[in-house]
Amino acid sequence: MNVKPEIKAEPSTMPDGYVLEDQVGHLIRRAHQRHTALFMAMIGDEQITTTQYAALVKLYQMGELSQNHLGRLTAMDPATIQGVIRRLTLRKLISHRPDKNDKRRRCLSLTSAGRDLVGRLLSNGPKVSKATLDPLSPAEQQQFVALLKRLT
Amino acid sequence: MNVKPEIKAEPSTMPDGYVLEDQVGHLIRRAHQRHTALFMAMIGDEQITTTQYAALVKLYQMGELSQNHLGRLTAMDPATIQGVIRRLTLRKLISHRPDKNDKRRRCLSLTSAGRDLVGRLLSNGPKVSKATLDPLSPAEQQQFVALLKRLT
DNA sequence: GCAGCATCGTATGCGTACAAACGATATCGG
DNA sequence: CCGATATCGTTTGTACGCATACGATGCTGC
Repeated sequence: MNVKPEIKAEPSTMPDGYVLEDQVGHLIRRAHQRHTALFMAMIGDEQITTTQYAALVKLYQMGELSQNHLGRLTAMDPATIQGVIRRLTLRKLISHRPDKNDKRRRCLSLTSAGRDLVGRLLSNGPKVSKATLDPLSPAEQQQFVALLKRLT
Repeated sequence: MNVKPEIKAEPSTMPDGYVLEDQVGHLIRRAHQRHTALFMAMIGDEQITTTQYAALVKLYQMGELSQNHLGRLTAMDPATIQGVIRRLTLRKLISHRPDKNDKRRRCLSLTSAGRDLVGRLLSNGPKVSKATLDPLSPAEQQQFVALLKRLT
C-alpha cells in the first residue's frame, strides 16, 4: 500500500449537521454514476451508452418517430437528442427520411443492423437493472423503484 | 394549443413487458435531471453547479485539501475535479499553494470570497433537498434516502 | 389570408463525466 | 540504494445535458 497522510487544517464551523454525503442530490448523482458504470460493463456493446440504448429501444418499440418526439419519450431535450441521433446514424443503426406532411420533421427508424443490435442487447437490460438494485432485498427494490417513480 | 399527430408505424414485438420507463437506471437519470434543475433554481447563485457546490462545501468543512483528495470526497475523478477546480479558481473562490511535503500536490482552500459565498448558500442546500423529496411523505423521504444510501 | 405564435431541427457555448496516456514525484521491496 | 510500483495532477477525446439563439415550417384566430 502507498498511503499518505492527507492534508489537515482547521475546518469552518458548520451549521448544525449539514452533511453533504446525506443530501439526496449527492446520493442520486452517485447512484447514477454507479448505474452508468454497471450499464457500460454489462449491456453487451462497448460503444452503446445509456441514452443511446434508450433511443434505440424506443424506436424498436414504436417503429418510427420524429426526432423531438423520441427525445420527449426518452427525457432528452432537442439539443441532446440531436447529438445522440447523429452518433447512432454515423454507426448506421438509425436511418431517417423526410416526413410527408411536415417538412420540418425527420422520420427516424432503426436500420436492420439497429434492429439486430437491439435484439441482442435487450435481454441484458433487465440484468443491468438487477445489478443496480442488487444491494437491496426484493421487497426493498420494489419499494425503491416505486418511490423513485414519484420523483419525476 | 398546437398539437400535431405523431408519426405512427408498426412497433416490433417486445419480449414480455420490458418497459423502458420502469427501468431503475432511466428513473435515476430523470431524478438526477430534476434535482439539478431544482438546485440551479434554488441554490442562490446563477453560476454555481451541483458539483462546484459540493467542492466548495467540502473545502469549507475541511479547511484545506489536495485536489484528488477533494475529488474522492465529492465523487469526482481526477479529470473531472480538475475542471471544476479550474473554474472555481478562475472565479477566485478557491486558491492553491504548493504542498511542503509533496511536490505533486496542490493544497486547495477557499478564498474569503469563497467562504462568504458558501456562507450565503449553505442554508439553501437543505431547501433543495426538501424540494427534491417534496413528492414523498416524510416517512417515505426517510425510507428513500436510506435505500439510496445503500446503492453506492 | 395573414399576422402572430408554436414547433421542428440545428448550432454554439459551457459544464460534468470518464477513459487513456503522460511526466513528475513519492514510496516500497529487496 | 534502486528498481518497480503507486499516486499526483494534466491533457485529449468522446459523450451527455441544458441554455440560448436561429431559420424554416406549421397552425390559429382575427
